[in-house]
Amino acid sequence: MMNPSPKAPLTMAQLAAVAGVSVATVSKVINQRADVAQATRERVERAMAEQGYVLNRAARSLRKGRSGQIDFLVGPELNSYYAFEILRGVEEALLSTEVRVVLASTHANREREQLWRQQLSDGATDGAILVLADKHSLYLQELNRRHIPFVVVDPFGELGPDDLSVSATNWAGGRLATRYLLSLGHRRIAVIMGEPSHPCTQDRLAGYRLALQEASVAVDPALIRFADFHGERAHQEMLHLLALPEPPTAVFVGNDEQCLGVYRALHERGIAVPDAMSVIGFDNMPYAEWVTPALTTIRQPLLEMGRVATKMLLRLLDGESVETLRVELATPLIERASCAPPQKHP
Amino acid sequence: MMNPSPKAPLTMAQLAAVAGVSVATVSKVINQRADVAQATRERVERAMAEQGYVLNRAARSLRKGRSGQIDFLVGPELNSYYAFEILRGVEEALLSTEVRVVLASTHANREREQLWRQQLSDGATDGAILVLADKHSLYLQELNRRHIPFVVVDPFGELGPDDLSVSATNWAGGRLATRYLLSLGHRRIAVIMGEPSHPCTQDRLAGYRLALQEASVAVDPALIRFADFHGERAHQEMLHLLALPEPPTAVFVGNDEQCLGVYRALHERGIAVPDAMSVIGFDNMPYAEWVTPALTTIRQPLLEMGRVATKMLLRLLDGESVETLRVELATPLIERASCAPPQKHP
DNA sequence: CTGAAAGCGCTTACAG
DNA sequence: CTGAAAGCGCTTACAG
Repeated sequence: MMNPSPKAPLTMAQLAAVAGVSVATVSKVINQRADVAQATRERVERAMAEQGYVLNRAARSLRKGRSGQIDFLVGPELNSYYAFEILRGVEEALLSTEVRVVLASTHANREREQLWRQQLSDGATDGAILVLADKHSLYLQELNRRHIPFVVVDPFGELGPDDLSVSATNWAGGRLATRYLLSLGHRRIAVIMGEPSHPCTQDRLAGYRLALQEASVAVDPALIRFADFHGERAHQEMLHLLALPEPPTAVFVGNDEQCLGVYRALHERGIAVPDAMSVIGFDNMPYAEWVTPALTTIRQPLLEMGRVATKMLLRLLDGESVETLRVELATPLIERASCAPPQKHP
Repeated sequence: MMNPSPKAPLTMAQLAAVAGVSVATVSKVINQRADVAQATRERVERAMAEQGYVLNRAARSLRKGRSGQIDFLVGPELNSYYAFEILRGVEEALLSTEVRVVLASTHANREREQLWRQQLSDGATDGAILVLADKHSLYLQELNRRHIPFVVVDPFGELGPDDLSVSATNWAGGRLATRYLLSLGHRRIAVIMGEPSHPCTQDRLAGYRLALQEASVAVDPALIRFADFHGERAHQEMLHLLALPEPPTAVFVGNDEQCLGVYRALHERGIAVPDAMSVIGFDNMPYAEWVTPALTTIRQPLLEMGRVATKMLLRLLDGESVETLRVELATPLIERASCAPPQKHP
């Protein structure tokens, strides 16, 4: 009688009985069909609210052939901060829907990936967000085979001609960083990039080259170094750059984590940042603001990338079309304290 | 004929036809029931492998009244690195099962939390991992009402007497950090803790007090400072400590992020780490190794916390009992370069 | 506008 | 040991 939220959820049949209608009618109300009298609709809605009725997902899913769930799959090498920021964005886009995200990271595990590919036919996945995948990724191929829509965030390599993706404007970011250093008066600007195979590396480097070219500064191959996305290798590469006959006065670095390795190398050699060396990173990790000196960097809009990718996916799931296959989100410059004009030679 | 993985997944009825048995028999094989002849079992298994048969989740879920899914719910204020490390642990524990994790973070959003509580009766959630919850959390109460099992990771406050939780040994970690500083010869050891309301703060502080007491060092209330878990406030508090008539020679800090604020304050005052001030953090974030000087810290086993919590949850879901209600995982000392014996006074 | 009926793909007593 | 049948909670033609 006064049991607004009973322990055992009501079934639709029970709810129908309470409202004095048939299950078909309840279903129509819930599915917003037009062929229900206004008065009936209201009665059903009142009953639903009073009883705290919630639709059983499994039943709907079985009947509709849709699970109302999407998978979130990250390449295993991805750092946790990255992954969760993107995931927050996914969740944000899902806030106004009834779609849920299932985490299905592959854990660098072949077997697991195999399992996941199989599971794809269990009907629990309507679509997927893939982080760091390319057209050679097995699960991406499987999604294609099964005609399950997906969007790739920050593709790790080439995609198929019809595959959707969302990434940062790596090219523009590279150009922006380099222009900024040029604007401060630097002419010998080095880069220490991340994994050479990752497209973001190629793109940022292209932006760097273009900026130099636009400023009529010759590109010196000796100033272009590749590493991975971690501190160690960046540290080595910075030491290498400092040992050059004519060392740079500024470095554009592949990501913020690498900047910590660069800072260390400079500290070891007694070179002050930003007075004797300007450093600019990429990402804008939470600690970038708090390292000393505070790191000037290019912001990578991770949360937004997740959000936009998910909105695209939702459109696909609704059978709508998506205008832009490849979306790139802006990468603004975050000016802090690690860049300054080059020192005048004494 | 030679179609080992058709686009449209087979139904069990189709598979049964291929194998020349009834659906009931196929189901029995899949559910590992004993009452199937060995030869029949093998025939069915062969057919499943050949056809790449995968069970439909919705159908099983509807029939069994279990979804095979758990929810992962994080307090909105949680930093992304934390959250995903725990989530990786969850996933690791799920690797050998068919259970999937659904992300259901509440996003600091009242409405969303309300929605989530409702959804709890849609049958899609068999259990939950809650990060940073306490007995006042609405969803925790809802889980209890519905008798849906859950485990809390890093509880934010008190829990009910029967609620399960997994956390780090904050108390032992606090003692370990303090003992380490004592062993280096420090006697004026300050603490800059995180949120005073968080249990981990209380526990670490208790460990600190005990260590001092064990070493017969008087606790000086002026050396105990509270902040939040970020750089800014820690920076302020460090400046405050430095302005004391008799400043500390070492600080034990609430987490690594705060340490960056502390480093900054010390840098601003020209105080060298570790020569003139020892700093020890908590967490062991990825950057701890690469800040300069490399940060000595107490490791918080986030991934393991997620893994252990999930294993406990899986036991509950299997109807087994769990011996230990409150699990605490070890917090080892990671020695790096930010601590040293105190300077001799000139 | 309303509702009886079939059926989504499974599992589980139950009869044989 | 095997399988026919009922039913989990919904949605959707379809008849009225």
